[in-house]
Amino acid sequence: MPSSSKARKPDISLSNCGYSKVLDIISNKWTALVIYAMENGKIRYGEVLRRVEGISKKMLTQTVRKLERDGLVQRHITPTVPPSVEYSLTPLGETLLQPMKELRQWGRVNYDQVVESRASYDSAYATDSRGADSMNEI
Amino acid sequence: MPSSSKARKPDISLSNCGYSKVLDIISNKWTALVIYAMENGKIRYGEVLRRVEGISKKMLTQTVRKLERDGLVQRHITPTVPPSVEYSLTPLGETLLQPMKELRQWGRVNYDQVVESRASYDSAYATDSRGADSMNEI
DNA sequence: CGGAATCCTCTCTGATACTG
DNA sequence: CAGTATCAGAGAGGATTCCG
Repeated sequence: MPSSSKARKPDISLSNCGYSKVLDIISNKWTALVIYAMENGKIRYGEVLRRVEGISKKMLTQTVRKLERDGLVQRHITPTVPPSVEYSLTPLGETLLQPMKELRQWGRVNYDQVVESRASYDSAYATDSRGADSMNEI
Repeated sequence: MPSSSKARKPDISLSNCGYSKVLDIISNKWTALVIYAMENGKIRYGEVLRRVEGISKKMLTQTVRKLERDGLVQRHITPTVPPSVEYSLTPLGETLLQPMKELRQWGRVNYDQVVESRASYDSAYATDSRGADSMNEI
């Protein structure tokens, strides 16, 4: 066996990392919010549009299509007039809900610390190129 | 409380969602991989560069700076010649490691199903010969 | 060794308007 | 109601070069 003290080859890569694969699925701006809108069962397109603040029809459609393609969401079409389309999580989609909730929980608990850290970092590395001591804004 | 049968106001928004906040931190392409490089303790800049396959110096610096600003990573400078810089997770960063691992685990277990789903979706909706999709694996 | 600065491309996202 | 189509802007990411 090589007992060389160095010689380490790359062992962390995008293609072998499960986390990166998940990011490929849920790192979009709206994906998580849309999934949350479905966590209590079937919900109509327009209802999601109303419940998820700020999302546009274009982005909702795009998000929901991708989730459907990935097998996380199902589409139920009722060909009435006007048409009614409902969405719900697939069993696979439900399994994703759990780890997502844990990450969400982390955010709820710790995000304030992150915000604080950013503030102190920014004041330490004072982007302020001239005011050497205090903040002489305006 | 209003017992009206409808009238639901948006209750899912980017600003109140802990998950979206976390995405703000770790949804970048390299962030997770860089964090994984540090999960066993202090590691030098160049060592991260070698271990994380495909990352450039620019992206590593950018990623690590953001993590430092967010309070998830610490920088240890040893002013030798040439300089030596080591990085490690902060206690806050370590707490993030856990939920990330669960998501990574989900990816390891379920990503194949997602890939399958994509394939069947694409063949079902086969828009002429437009397979100009994303090829991830090699 | 560990960056910073520059340039450039490509994807994501948003606004707007039209349709079955 | 549930989309589609089109255009435009912002920013993430990459390649290259230079520096203490």
